[in-house]
Amino acid sequence: MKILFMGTPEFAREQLSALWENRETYGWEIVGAVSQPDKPKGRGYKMIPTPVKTYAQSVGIAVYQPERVKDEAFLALLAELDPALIVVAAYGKMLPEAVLAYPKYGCINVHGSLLPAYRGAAPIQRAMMDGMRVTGNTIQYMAKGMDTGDIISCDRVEIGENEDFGSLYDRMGKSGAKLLLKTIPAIENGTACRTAQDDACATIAPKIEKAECALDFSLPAEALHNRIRALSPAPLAYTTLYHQGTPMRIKIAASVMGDTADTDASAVCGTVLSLDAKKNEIRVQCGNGSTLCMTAVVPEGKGRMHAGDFIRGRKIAPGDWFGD
RNA sequence: CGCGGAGUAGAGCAGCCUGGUAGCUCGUCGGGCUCAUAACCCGGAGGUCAUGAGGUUCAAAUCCCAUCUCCGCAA
Repeated sequence: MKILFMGTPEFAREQLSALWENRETYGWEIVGAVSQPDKPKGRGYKMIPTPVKTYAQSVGIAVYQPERVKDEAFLALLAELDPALIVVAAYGKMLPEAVLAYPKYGCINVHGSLLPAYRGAAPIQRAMMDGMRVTGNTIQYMAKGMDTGDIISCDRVEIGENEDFGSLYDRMGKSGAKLLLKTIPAIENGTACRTAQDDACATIAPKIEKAECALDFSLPAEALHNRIRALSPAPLAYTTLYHQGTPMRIKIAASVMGDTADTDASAVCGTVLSLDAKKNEIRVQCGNGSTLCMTAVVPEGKGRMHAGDFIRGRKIAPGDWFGD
């Protein structure tokens, strides 16, 4: 069976490599990998290839990076490659109906949430930010709307209490790939299920905005903790640290819930209550009488470091405070 | 050439402006105290100060030049 893959980031690369490595077992022919065009990004506006492109090239899969998938040129490419199935994972563009209708077995999509929850661009981060304990991948037949297609299969992935997005993202990608390997044969031999989504239960997971990365210490520690780990290792939650009155922009890479018994009711939210370089903790007053221990930070111009190192090097002390 | 920060001991930092003994908080090693300890006391090892047989100087971590690497912002 001819399969065309479409995807862009690391999550998608995980799916593609699973397809590639098992192509002989299942008799698949990967006819191409479609990925977003390279764009000047990062420091100095260097062109950064997408993970899917890098992988595809390394194993010799043809790479296509159309600016638009809605024009004739892309349909012509489809006709040329003639895939029986299109597998999409975090491609980053909506596909027109003409494309969805082309393959014999349809277009399927690996989505990083248990649909109909968290439809959209950032399902994994949003689930973590909401403090969910369980999420999963869903494979759906793509439909016109955003992640509204009929469900074929899904898996279940538990979210650790102190796990961060990077770790969960990695596990989700691998789990999704396993699911994909089970699902495609079922589609091919006609035993796949097809269940419509209940739109009434749908929720949206929009992409992460910059403004959401700012920490508001009047929130309860749990909300802050969920936000910090959902944004780690990128783009990272940030705040301002006032050290001896001098402001310094700082990102928070990791945290754990603090001891609630030992809070200072009179302390303003954001105040550093105590530090322990050995335990690697900067304990901060948060809303509702809760406290949060920051365990890893990224000071401006520096890389990620343990809170203990930061305390030792910068001589952070109780009375310093976080806020804006 | 988008803007900016940074490279000093295993980690995190200071010193640089106003050149002249390599410093701080830890870690590590050895010893001591203690029922005991991540606590405390004493002692030690560990650094071509990113690179350049560069420039200036009697003398460069420090001033000047070039290169490399890392990072933040902006996209």
